[in-house]
Amino acid sequence: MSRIPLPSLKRLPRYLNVLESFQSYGTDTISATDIAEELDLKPIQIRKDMAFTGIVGKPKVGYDVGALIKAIRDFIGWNDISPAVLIGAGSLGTALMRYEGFAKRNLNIVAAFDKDQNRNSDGRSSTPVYPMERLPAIVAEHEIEIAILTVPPAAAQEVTDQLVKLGIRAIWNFSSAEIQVPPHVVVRREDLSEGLAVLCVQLHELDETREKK
Amino acid sequence: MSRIPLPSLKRLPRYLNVLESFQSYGTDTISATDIAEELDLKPIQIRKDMAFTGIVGKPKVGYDVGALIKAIRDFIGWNDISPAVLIGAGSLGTALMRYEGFAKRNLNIVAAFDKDQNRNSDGRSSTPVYPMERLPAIVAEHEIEIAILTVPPAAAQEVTDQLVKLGIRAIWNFSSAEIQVPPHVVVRREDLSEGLAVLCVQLHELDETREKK
DNA sequence: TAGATTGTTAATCGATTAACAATC
DNA sequence: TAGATTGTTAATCGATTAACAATC
Repeated sequence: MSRIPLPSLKRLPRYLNVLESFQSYGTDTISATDIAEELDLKPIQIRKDMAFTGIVGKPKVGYDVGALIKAIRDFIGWNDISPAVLIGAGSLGTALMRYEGFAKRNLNIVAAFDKDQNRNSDGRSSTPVYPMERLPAIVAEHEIEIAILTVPPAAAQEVTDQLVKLGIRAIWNFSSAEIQVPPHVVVRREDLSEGLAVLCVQLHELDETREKK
Repeated sequence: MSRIPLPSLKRLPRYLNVLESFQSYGTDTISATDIAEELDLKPIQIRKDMAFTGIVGKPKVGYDVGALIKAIRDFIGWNDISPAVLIGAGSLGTALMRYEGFAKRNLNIVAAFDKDQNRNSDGRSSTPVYPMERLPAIVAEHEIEIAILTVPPAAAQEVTDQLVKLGIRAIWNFSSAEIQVPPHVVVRREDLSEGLAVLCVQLHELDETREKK
């Protein structure tokens, strides 16, 4: 099968939300039209996206909700537990440690690390916070491939280099810094200012269309 | 001028990061090639994007760094202060209150609100946290148009309806819930599971290309 | 059976990239 | 002046949407 387009991939978690909600109400089958209505999308787009996950529906009936959930989770890799480390136990890092949504998607933050000793575990959080020195041992012990980066921008590249050396292969970069990695490592930027820019411009465009009336 | 494509708009904040970094080193002019190198993009794409902001460069010389920063910030609306409220003072909400990046982009979180009285201001944070009852007064007093939504998914729609009634015109939705708003209100979803899905699949694709060797 | 919904093939739309003339 | 870089116009690429046959 051909590789899924990035926009399609980004929609899959939204489908999952809708499906899980339908499932909790006891609905067994769902049509592309049903999902489209919930998400303000076109049914044809949902059908196209579903095809990438390998699921097949039944004409007239629709898709089996349980099977569809399984297919999407399998496709993304959310049926297997992924252990991860988090670097930078500031306020954003701490918020992510406590985020319940990760457990639902089988992302398990095994431990967090911080240069600042004051941020080390006080037992209030369920995720332990260790000094940076313990990072290599934990990564090796749990065979961790994923790192969440919530350090200040100035420290991002240095920490990235460490992570790469330890064999980390996927970095979720929440810092605004642009980090460089070798080709066998993937990076996903999660930049808040991107979303803010879109919101600001859309708000502005709203004013303009109103003024034109 | 025609409306900017969404992908171009999302790149503007990244350009800003690069430009501010160059400016701090005292660089006066910058070429599209310079920016492209920093961000792993093609120069032609930067030139196209810049055109949308209205800036003009000088052949052979490049763009004036200061003028370009101003043009981008003007275009996004980041030269004017935008007052905002934040609803839901949980760990994510608190992290956003403390996020320094917002001040740089002139987003000013005037106050946060929470149903839970225990989360009300203890003076440790610079952003006050009030009970929901005070929301209408604060929104009116500061003529607030932007709301940041960090409540649990189950409460998202109810809070959204309140916000819309109070005249809020832009909602930055950090909850995983799909919220419905009238056409004169813009919503920007900021869904972490989207980024996680992309990261997981990219990591998986990495394995596959390696195995093919 | 008749009608609704899927999945496929083709058409459209929009963003990226290429080519190149203009110019400092 | 010569060379580098911009901005514009055209070509390519990829995603969305439309049309429709297949089918439960």
